[in-house]
Amino acid sequence: MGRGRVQLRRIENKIRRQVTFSKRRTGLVKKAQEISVLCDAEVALIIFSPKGKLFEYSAGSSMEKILDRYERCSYSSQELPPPSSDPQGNCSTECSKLLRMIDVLQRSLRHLKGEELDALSLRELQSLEMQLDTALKKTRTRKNQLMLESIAQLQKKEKELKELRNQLRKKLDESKEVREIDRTRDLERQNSSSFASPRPPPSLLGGREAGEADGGTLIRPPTNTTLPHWMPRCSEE
Amino acid sequence: MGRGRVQLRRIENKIRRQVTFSKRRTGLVKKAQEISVLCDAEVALIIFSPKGKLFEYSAGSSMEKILDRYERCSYSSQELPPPSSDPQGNCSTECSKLLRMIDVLQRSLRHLKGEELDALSLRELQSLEMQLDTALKKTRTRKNQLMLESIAQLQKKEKELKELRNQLRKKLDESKEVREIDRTRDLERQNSSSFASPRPPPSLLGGREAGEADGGTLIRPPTNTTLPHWMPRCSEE
DNA sequence: AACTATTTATAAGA
DNA sequence: TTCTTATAAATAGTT
Repeated sequence: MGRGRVQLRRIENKIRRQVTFSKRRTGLVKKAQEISVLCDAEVALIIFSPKGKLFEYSAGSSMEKILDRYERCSYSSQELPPPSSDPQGNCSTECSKLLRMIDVLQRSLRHLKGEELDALSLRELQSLEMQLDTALKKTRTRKNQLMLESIAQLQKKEKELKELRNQLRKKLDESKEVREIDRTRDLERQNSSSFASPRPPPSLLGGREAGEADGGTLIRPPTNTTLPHWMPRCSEE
Repeated sequence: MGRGRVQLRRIENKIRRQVTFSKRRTGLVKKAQEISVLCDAEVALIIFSPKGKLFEYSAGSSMEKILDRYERCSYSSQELPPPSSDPQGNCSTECSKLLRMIDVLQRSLRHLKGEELDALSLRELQSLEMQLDTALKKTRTRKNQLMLESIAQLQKKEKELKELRNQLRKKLDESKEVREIDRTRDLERQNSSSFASPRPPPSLLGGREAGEADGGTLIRPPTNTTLPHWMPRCSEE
């Protein structure tokens, strides 16, 4: 549904990808709404853009209810400690404790996100700064580690694929040689006898001639689908 | 897209509804997969049929990871929806929701502190890195602001104190002059009359002679206790 | 953001 | 359910 047939693989052009994302997201949400209305179903849709932005849509019920129901359905969830943990305190007391705790956690969270800093003293700010600095260093270390692992893995894969390619080339060359011999024999036969012989069947692998530019469906590995997005695409070998 | 134009309302015929549900569900899942592959997005799709049967689909990541991420994204910053929202739900349900929320908040907190990073994907790590970087910058900005304010305040105080000191000096000089005059008068009196007069009592302020190096306990303000610890101690005036 | 040539999804029928 | 087909809808490329 568009001017060209869609290739089912990551769109490399950033702009086009963003535009497509936006259009298709709209389409997806519309479809979700339609199935919900037409068929009386509950639908929850969660989408994270490549940049990490969250889009959510729910129909037939609230997102929270659907997710609750999902969890109940999905794994008959293990019971939670609270019901058993505090039989002596009544439940609303329990709840308000939890709410206070949530409050505290949220405040910490906001500070760690660099929000609401006006409430902090200089000493607290310094402590926060150090904490953030440490966390940032740790995060970068871990990221680097992951990237290096990924690179190592890809290099290994590349090596394997090159070997595979070489093997295939070798086989191809052999098959070409055989055909050459066949053809020579045919010609000889044509020359010596007076009737034509049928052509030999083409190779199953397809003939690869020198300088041929093929789509590489067999030889070239489908690395595009496994390459991490942050890796620069190699122009080729 | 079909033989007839679609009416956007519940299909009453049960069979037709079921058929449409099945077809459209397939379509929806396909679209979800496509946007995920084409645009490198993470998608989670949860559908409950009218009969209550659950269908789930996720792309780009596992359902669990996407829902985790969703909760981290959507809970962590927002205000608490639960307290007022659900009076019909029983209390232990309420509590378990709060506990889940606490769980999510604590996980976010740990990540922002640079802990448990192994659970995060490369993409999440990058996002976290950016967030921490932003927070760190904000924190430093705020700290600088506070420091500058503090400096400005101290400079103002310094100025005031200098003025005060000058005033005191002036008074001292005046008092010295007076004493000089007194002494002169005394000497004159001693010279003119023949009996000794008692010495005048020493000044309460103490005499300050030119070139004298005193401890300055009165003149120098007790800044040591109010100076922020990060300020370098000034060698003097 | 709008347009339009196409592809794709799907409603109805079998 | 699955296949087919006529047609509505979505959307890729373009402006």
